[in-house]
Amino acid sequence: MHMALKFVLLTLLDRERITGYDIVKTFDSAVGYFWSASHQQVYRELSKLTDQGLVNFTSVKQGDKPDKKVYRITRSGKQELQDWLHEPAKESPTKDLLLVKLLNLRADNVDVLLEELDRAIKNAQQRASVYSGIEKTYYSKTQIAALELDDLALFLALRKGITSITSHIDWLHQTSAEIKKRVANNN
Amino acid sequence: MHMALKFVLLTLLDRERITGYDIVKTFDSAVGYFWSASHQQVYRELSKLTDQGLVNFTSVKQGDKPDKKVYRITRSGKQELQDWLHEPAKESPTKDLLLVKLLNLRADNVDVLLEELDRAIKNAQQRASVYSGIEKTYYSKTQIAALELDDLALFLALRKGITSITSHIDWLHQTSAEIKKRVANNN
DNA sequence: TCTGCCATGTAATCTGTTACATGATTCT
DNA sequence: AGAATCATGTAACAGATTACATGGCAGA
Repeated sequence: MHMALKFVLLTLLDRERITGYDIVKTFDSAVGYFWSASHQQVYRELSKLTDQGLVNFTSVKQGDKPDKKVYRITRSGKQELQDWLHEPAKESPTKDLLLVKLLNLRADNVDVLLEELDRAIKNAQQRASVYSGIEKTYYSKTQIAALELDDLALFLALRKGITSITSHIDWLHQTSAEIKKRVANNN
Repeated sequence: MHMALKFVLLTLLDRERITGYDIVKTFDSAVGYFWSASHQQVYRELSKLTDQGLVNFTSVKQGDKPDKKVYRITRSGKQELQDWLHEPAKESPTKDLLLVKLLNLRADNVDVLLEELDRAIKNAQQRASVYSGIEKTYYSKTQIAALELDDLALFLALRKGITSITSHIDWLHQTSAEIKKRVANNN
């Protein structure tokens, strides 16, 4: 997870010129299913990257609205990004608080945990339907073969979101069912 | 992710009395597929929890080896844990650096990314075989129905590890194949 | 009028990582 | 002789989260 945001920003800036504000908005939509960060983090990181000469910006006056800082990647920014791509990624350990909660499974809090699982199922299903909505509207079967490479990457990321949320939902159903079965038998 | 380690430790201490050292070891094995932390974090957090009266410890002399601090949860620790279980968990956003790398997909670095995907496939397969090894040795089909509730939780956590790594591997194969297809067609 | 959007920022705090440190014992 | 294990800790730094802050404009 080290230096992660730095390379996320360089990656986005290598695709297009964009403001910090718009990067944060991206995290709420397209890029959101594999990365996100708060505006504080983004602004802080962008000024650090500017100091290091990896990005720079032009202030754009807009009359009514406050000035924009439109960022772009520099040549040495591109170089650092390329170097990073060539380093093998070390995999970061999983951290799942829902499983920690599950470890507290005892007769006296089965109910709370089942509620938590139900909530998780609802959230996951909602997210799943958002994803498949995007898949249908943006990428119909016939278009996929015609996608440009960088759009293909976005599509594959979406597919990742869909497959992992689907298997998550499966697991949630199975564990909920398993726990309910126990409770029923021990009455 | 806020205050997460605190509740991980309280959860573990609610199951059994244990030293900081052994908690760290647990992160390398059983609990490892849904949480981990370094010994520095664990020791820092344990002394903080001691100050707050949520846990306490007894020093155990061992003659040859250094003294142990065997921790146990206090009544107010149990209370805080229970309160936490009753709060609905907010889901933490996904962060996946591999997808960030993929976003850099362009003709000139297809090769690097395919290598990265291959590496990811190998790692994932290795982890998958570890998990299914555990499943086979610890939980044979006939035993599952007979598991105690708290052992059941560990089993369900393992199932989560297995289903998510399996779908991850599926996706890795699909995307690798898709990218290779493009490269082949554009020659 | 109040909420939300546009667009940026600072400050305080908490969490996580890396490096350094001790000191005896057991295994190779 | 050298490495690994047992068992604990400090210090410095990097990363993430939360709260606080500005100030105009658009729409309900």
